[in-house]
Amino acid sequence: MYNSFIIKSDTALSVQNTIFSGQSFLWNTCQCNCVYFSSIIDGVPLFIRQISDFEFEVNADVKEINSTLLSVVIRDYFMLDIAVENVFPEEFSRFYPELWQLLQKYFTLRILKQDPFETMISFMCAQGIGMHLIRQQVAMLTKTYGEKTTTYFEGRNIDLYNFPTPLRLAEADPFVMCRCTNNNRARAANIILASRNVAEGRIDFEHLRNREIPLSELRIILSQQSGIGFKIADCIALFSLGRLDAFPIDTHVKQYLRKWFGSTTALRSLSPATYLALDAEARSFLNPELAGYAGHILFHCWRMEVKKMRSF
DNA sequence: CCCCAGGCTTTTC
DNA sequence: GAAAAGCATGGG
Repeated sequence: MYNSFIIKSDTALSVQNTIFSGQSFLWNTCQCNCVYFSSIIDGVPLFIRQISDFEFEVNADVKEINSTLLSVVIRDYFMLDIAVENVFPEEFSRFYPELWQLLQKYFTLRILKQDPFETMISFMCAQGIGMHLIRQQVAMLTKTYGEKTTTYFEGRNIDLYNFPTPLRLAEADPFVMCRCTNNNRARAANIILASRNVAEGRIDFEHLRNREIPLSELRIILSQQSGIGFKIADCIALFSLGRLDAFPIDTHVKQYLRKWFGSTTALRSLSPATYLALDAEARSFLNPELAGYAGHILFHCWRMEVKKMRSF
């Protein structure tokens, strides 16, 4: 029932978890051929594993989707047309030779192009808490409100949950949802309100995909939503709207801007003004059009090499 | 006990 | 305006 397809890339690949969904699981870098990556893309359950530095094996129900279309979907999902080794400016290696060496093993990292609504809700759960709590929240949201798909693959039953629709979350009881949001009532209320705004068209992600919209304007539009600031707005732009120029600044980014690039601005508290100042600084030594992609490589490298976080 | 974790909102100076 | 407090929980 499941057929497998090989998706090839002209550059080496690895995936870092850019999402916290209950459907999507982490691949660390340099862990080929051992971890499955299961997801639901366009409503179709997929099982993916890396079989070499350059190839993914994708398993999907062929009755649901044909292989040619699947190949296109996967290419888009992993953004295989982006050559990761070119995201840093030419002179970067000369200015930061030690850092450049440290970064080498992270150039296989891929950013996934994810669903905007799922990305918005997931990052709304990611405020000032650890990764495991973030993943727990999103997993509970999908399990409580998502549609269950049970599928048999390689000898066992696997339950996957579609990420809940905007309408489903819009109609949720805040007291019930509260259990999914780390008991944070304000967060649950914000998620319900944001879901309602998406369901009723006041937030239109298809419109926001328009590349003509300047990043600064996109950031303003999204951050008008209660519970979304500049950082989450940039995350939505980078991870789901194809805006590789968006450069989300969180506590880790602030730390490496201080340590690796000597930013004194990074000593100040992360107010909106500080955020914009750091954003401008980062663009001065990164390629502005791909600042977010470069930033994500730096982010991952910082957490692994300096903070010594061994998992997510 | 402390501080920190993929922040944002509200309050206070 | 720019800091601090409050939100919530878990781990070091």
